[in-house]
Amino acid sequence: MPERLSGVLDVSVDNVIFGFDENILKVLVIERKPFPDEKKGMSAIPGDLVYPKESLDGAAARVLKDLTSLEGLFLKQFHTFGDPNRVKDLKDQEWLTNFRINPERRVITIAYYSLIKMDEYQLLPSYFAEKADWVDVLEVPDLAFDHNEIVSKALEALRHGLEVDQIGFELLPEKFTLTQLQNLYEIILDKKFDKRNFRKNIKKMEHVIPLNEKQEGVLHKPAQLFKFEKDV
Amino acid sequence: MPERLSGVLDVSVDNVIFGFDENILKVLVIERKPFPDEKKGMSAIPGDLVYPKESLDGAAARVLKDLTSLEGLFLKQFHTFGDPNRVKDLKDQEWLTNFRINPERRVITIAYYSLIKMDEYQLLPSYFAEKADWVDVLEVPDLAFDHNEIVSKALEALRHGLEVDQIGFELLPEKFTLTQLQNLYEIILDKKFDKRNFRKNIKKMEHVIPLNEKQEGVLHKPAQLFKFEKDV
DNA sequence: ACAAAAGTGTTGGAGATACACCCATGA
DNA sequence: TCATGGGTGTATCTCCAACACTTTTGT
Repeated sequence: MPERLSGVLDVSVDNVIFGFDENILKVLVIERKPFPDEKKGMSAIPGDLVYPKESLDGAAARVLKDLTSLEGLFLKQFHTFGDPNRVKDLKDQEWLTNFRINPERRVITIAYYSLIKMDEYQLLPSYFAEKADWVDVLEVPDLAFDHNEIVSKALEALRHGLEVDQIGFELLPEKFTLTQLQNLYEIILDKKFDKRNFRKNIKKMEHVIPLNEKQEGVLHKPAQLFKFEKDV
Repeated sequence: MPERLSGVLDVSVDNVIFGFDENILKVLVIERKPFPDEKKGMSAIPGDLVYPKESLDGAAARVLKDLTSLEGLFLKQFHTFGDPNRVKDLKDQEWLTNFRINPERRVITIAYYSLIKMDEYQLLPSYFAEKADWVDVLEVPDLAFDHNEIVSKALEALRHGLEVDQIGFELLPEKFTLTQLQNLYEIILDKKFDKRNFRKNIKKMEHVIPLNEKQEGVLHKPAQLFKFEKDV
């Protein structure tokens, strides 16, 4: 029988953070602090090792808060990645050598995705990220470890959540127009909707509430604003 | 900053194994080997620590094979459980003390569910299970750790898979009748279907293929048999 | 001939889809 | 007054739900 794994691996959480801005679905990518001989830190998804007394959801929320200073955001575990060869790239190995106590140790990571309203926060530098950038989800660069795979599975999970759990409002500002909402659906699901039919469906949703306010400063007929009310 | 978790936890997989028999959805529950002062081993879901070089899917498949000697079964990761207080029951702590090298160590577990055709296999005693039993999913006894929660989440995942991915055939014999199939859907989804409408829907599925065979030995009109063909 | 489950079509209603024009605003 | 996106209703079609009787076999 092969030796059992006992205390020879690390557990992390990684967090694919989605934002929606000007009709582009974006993902938050951090640039890791470079190790001494490295010119430029590699890009990655934010994540960290789990603390000894911390729940997994708690660790994911902490990573999110360190980076955005926001709490209470939508956060969902969607898959755990634990391939024994997750770290095959040489640069990743070097980085681990510089920043982890046990760099050779196998790491499994529990992946979450979260949704943030991009107008509501400022990115912060955090102790694990040199800087953070939003990138178009269709143009994600090469990322560390298996993070590209994680992003693509997160996107699938997001699509699913949008269709079945109507989580799209988490990505919009407090007050939004129906056109913004429709754009969000079209971009995430990569599908066109008929404007009139789309609006008919939205008007069936009881938790989408029209406000007595209109857009301002636009050079066309201003749109009615709506808000999303949880727990009707 | 709290100390980071590095090598102070274990990772396991747990596997909720579903079978379908005579119109009952069953779950495989093992009785753990009792520790020295214990009369009767506690019941649990099969699982094991992950080996150092083994993928997570591989570990789940291994647990399944040890118990059933079957390979290639349907197997799906559905959630990772990592509450720091997963092991709160005294008996669970004692059991760990007797069977784990580092019993006090926090364990996170990646949960899978799998589907087996109950007529195709024999349960085997395995090194981690004194014996294994099928229990009605509606009458699952108290299980070790957080295994009751794991079973109930597995059932949700199964329902979802049945509705969206048509995985139900994995639970039926190679040759089955439409009534068996309908029973399976009704029991898992806890919902009644109209016989004619149900059959209309099934006949739209290209991978459900009628055979030139009928039931035998039944004391009523024998039903047409069908098979399920993957990858049409 | 009887008991038991198998097998089979039609209709009405709800919900989805397709489609085109007028409106309010700022420049 | 023009350019820009906002906003609205109806006809058709497709899909789903409801519903009951005849058939085949073994005893």
